[in-house]
Amino acid sequence: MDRVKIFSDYIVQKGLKTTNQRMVILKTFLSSRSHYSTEELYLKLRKKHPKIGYATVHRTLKLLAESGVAIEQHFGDRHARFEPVRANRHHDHLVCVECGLIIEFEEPNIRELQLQVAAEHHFKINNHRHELYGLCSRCAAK
Amino acid sequence: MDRVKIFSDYIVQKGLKTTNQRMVILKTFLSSRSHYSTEELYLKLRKKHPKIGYATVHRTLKLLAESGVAIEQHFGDRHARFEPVRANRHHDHLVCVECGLIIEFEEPNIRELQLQVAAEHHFKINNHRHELYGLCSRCAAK
DNA sequence: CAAGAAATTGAAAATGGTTTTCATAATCTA
DNA sequence: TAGATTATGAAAACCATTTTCAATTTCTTG
Ligand SMILES: [Mn+2]
Ligand SMILES: [Mn+2]
Ligand SMILES: [Zn+2]
Ligand SMILES: [Zn+2]
Repeated sequence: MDRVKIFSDYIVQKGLKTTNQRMVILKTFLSSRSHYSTEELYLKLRKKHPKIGYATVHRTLKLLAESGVAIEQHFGDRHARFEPVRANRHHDHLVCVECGLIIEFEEPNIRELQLQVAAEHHFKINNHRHELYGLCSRCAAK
Repeated sequence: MDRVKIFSDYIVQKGLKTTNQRMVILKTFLSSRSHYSTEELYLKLRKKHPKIGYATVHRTLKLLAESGVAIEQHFGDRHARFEPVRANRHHDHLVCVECGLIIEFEEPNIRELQLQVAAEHHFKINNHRHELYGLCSRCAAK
């Protein structure tokens, strides 16, 4: 289903209101590269929408995550990052500690093993975090 | 090698000083259950060493991580946690989002796949984070 | 369409874990 | 043992995030 619709439906179902800010933030968020921090998205939005507030951007990103349209990620540094949930299955990340490059990867066998581990401990997985930190090829070459 | 010695050597090699606080903190850290936040360790230490400062505990934990005696972990909530590095290979974590229980697990096949993914992207792994969040068996039963 | 109730916004302040500052104390070299 | 250097503890600073609050916008009702 269209992600704008998912969000709209969530808004309605929760008794919240559809505002211009929310729609602008959602569209900008969806139409750009992933892994935005609140500040990055705020700065980008401000170019076309100078009156939008930082708090609104942050609140909306949280709301996007709540509605299932976005996922909140935490890569080492201190700020949260958000990325659109995509139709294809979950993925994990390689994070370059030198230049900040983020590479996504998908490895079904890892998913398999995670489920196996969880089963062994009678543990019910809601979500997971799996990041490999190090140097991308470019930075390693330096 | 003894972890106290590893730390002492690191201290000397860096031109730092061996202090009572550092030794007390190190020993308390090593002799207790893992995954301490700064505050938890600070509160525990204060019982026997009321004059020790929060900043010193925090600085020492950072130093322990630097020296390779401890690893800094970040599980969802906002504070860093530290655990002693153990002789046996690295391990990952199941984190119960309900009661905070942390279960450790080790899965060589996952390690294998991580290396394979890194190789595919010509990526040099320094460290990684791998946590499965959800409900432990006790909490799931409720 | 207009009015009122309820939610939202933006700016500023508050929060809270972490980090820094700085005067005093402890360590260590010579 | 003195002098140089690092460490400590209390308090302040930091800074991403969250909350507050008066003004604004949305949306339901009549
Ligand atoms: Mn991603
Ligand atoms: Mn552990
Ligand atoms: Zn890089
Ligand atoms: Zn539990």
